[in-house]
This record gives sequence, C-alpha cells and structure tokens, in this order.
Amino acid sequence: MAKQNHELTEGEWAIIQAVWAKEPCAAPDVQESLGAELNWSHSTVRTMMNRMVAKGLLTTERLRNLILYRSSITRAEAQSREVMGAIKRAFNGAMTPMMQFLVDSGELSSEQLGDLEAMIKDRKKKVETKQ
Amino acid sequence: MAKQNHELTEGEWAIIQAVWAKEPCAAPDVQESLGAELNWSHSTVRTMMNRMVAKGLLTTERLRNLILYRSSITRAEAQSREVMGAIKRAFNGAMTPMMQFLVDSGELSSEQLGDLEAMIKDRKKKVETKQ
DNA sequence: AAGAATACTCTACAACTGTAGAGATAACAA
DNA sequence: TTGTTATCTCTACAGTTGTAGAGTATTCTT
Repeated sequence: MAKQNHELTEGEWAIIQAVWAKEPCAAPDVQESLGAELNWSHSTVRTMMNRMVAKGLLTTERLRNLILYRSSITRAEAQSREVMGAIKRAFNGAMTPMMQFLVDSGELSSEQLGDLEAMIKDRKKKVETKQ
Repeated sequence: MAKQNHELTEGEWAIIQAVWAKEPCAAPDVQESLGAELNWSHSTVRTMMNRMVAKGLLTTERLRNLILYRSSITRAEAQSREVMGAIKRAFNGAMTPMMQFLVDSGELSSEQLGDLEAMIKDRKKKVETKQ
C-alpha cells in the first residue's frame, strides 16, 4: 500500500541499486555488493532494508531461513521522484527553468549539447504525431 | 567557513526563498512571509534560521535588539547543489542521462521542447566561439 | 515607572537516517 | 551430536529536521 512518494535517501539509493542489479536477492548479497563503496555491517544493511520494506520500497519473500528481497519501484520511478522533488524545491515545480539551468550550467560539452538537441528533435516528432 | 555543500531541506528552501526576497531581513519578517504557506511559530522559524547560520547558509548582523539575516549562498548555488545531488544519486553523476530522462518524461509540450531547442542552439554558439 | 508589545533564547521532543553490537536460529560438517 | 558457519532479530545510539512552549530582554507608550 506504499502510501508515500518520498525521494530515496543516499543510503536507500545504494541499496536499491544493488537490489535492482541482482534481484531477487538476500541481504548478505546486497551487503557484499556494497562492500566495494560502503562498508556497512550486516546489521546496518539489514536495518536499512527492513525499513525500506516498511516504506514500500522493497518486498520480501521468506524461503525457510532465507529472506529474498525484491524492489517494488522501478529505477525510472525512483529517478522520477528524485528529479521531480528537485524541480519542486529548487524551481518552483517548473521543468523548463531547470532544463535551462542545466543547459547553461557550463557542464555540457558541445557534443553533449548536440546529442541533447537530437533527443529533443526526436521527442518532438513523437509528441507531434501523437496529438 | 561553510564547509558543507549539502542540499537544502524543504524547510530550508522555504526560509531562504523568503530571505532572498527581502534580504536583509529579520526573523519575524520571514515568519510572516511564510505565513501564507506554512504556519510556523516564531520559535520554529528562529531555530531553523539559526541552524542555517551554523551551516553557513545565512549570516547575521546584530543591530541593537534586532538581528538581520542575509543569505550567504545565491539561488543559483542552491539550485546547483540540488540538481547536482539528484544527478549524483539517481544518474550516477551523469548529466546527459538526466536530461534524456526529462526530455522523455512526457512532461514537456511541443512548445517547451521548441524553447529548449532554442536554448541549446544558443548555448552551443557560446561554447563553440569560446573555445 | 508600569504595562504592553516586540524580539530573542533555551530547552526539548518525536521522527527519520546512518550506524552497529550482541544475541538467537537454523543448517551443515565432522 | 556438537561445533561452525551463515542468516536473521533486537535494541540502541547519535545526528539531523521539523516542531514549539515557556521564559527573558528590550523597547515603546502612556
């Protein structure tokens, strides 16, 4: 029934990415996956994961003494929450100013701008033919 | 000395926007400004603002029994933190995939896409002539 | 100078997040 | 069967965020 649509925290992102990668998987798998970057103890991972179940981000299935976890939101959904949250907070909910900001941020190379332009052309076609 | 570069929380956004709007201003001004949306008590506002001073988001100047607050980061800086944080968490730090996501999100109308295209052309010119 | 109004301080608390030790269970190996 | 290993549970704690009551200080008014 996952009622909330909050963004994921940094820790939750780390975990759910590991889950997406090996789903369905057990907590020790996740711990191991994370081992590279973070170095959380088994109980830290477990605690986080159980809280995520409570929040509706993951689901569990019990097989004897093994608990399998699965994601219950897609990567796209999580990305959407993240981006929309940022837009809401920092740009009063308006998408174009955020795009403007990104374009002008100076972080994009000429090539990247070109790619982006192509994406937009593409998208425009789709939007126009659909309506 | 503001060491941290964290994103602002929802509450901090609300406050700093009020500050940006009337800077320099006193806490009761901010409280009043917020009154519309939020309905925080004077002490809530004060607590948040003082914490923001500690974090280096605001600065203060004391005039007799009056404390004036000023922002110490610009809107663009705050937006940048917000957006870069989202990119880091949700898109592994890569900007173009995030743009892609936005373009494909279906939230942009044909006109908006057109505008965006124009922005990009513009930006491309600048980038190319500069290098 | 007394009272009223305004501005500020201190302390506290609950929820959430990152963190993990210590103990309980179950399963397998010898 | 007993030790070992892998898995899971419980409880706890500190830091951050949103929240504010109650008290102190300062200033203005009459």
